[in-house]
Amino acid sequence: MILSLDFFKRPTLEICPELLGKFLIRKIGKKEISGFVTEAEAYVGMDDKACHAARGKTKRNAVMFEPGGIWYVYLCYGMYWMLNIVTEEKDFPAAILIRGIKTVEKHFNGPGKLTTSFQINKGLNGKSATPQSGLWFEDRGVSLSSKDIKQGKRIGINYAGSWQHKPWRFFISN
DNA sequence: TATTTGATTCTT
DNA sequence: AGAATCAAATAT
Repeated sequence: MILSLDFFKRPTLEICPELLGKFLIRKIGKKEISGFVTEAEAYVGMDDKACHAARGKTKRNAVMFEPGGIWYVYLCYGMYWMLNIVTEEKDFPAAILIRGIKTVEKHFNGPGKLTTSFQINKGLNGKSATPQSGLWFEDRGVSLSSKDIKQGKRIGINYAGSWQHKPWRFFISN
């Protein structure tokens, strides 16, 4: 079952743990790659100093202000694409960074590595998370017990002051 | 117009 | 500990 766009128009911290165990499907031409989400981080609102939208709307983060269900893709450190799914309603800037994916062959840990293997780039920025765009989420009935879901501090945002300590990174244990 | 800086990862 | 490498944000 393909996740509807409405799935993402809800509180980000509610969606983030639910995304674990959901499948990410990437279609490239005739090929299809899929794997389930093992790790994700929430970036919520203008008050969150770690969130790109914290300093107002800019060219880069404009899609975060759009309604939930679209991709926010951008280049970091000049070499790695970050894949985020925008959440919540229009004019509320929030998104979830996908940090880890487990496919049948391989476990990609690290946002840069998974975007490289899924061939994700700027072309998807602002596109909806539907099969038409070639990248979307599916619920394939994998249910995780709450003991498998762990929380921790977000990574790589030491500039964000006290916000770096928020336990908004969700991941699957083992 | 110039400089700084990352939601990273791999090499030394 | 440092490099790779660049667009956008910030400083000048």
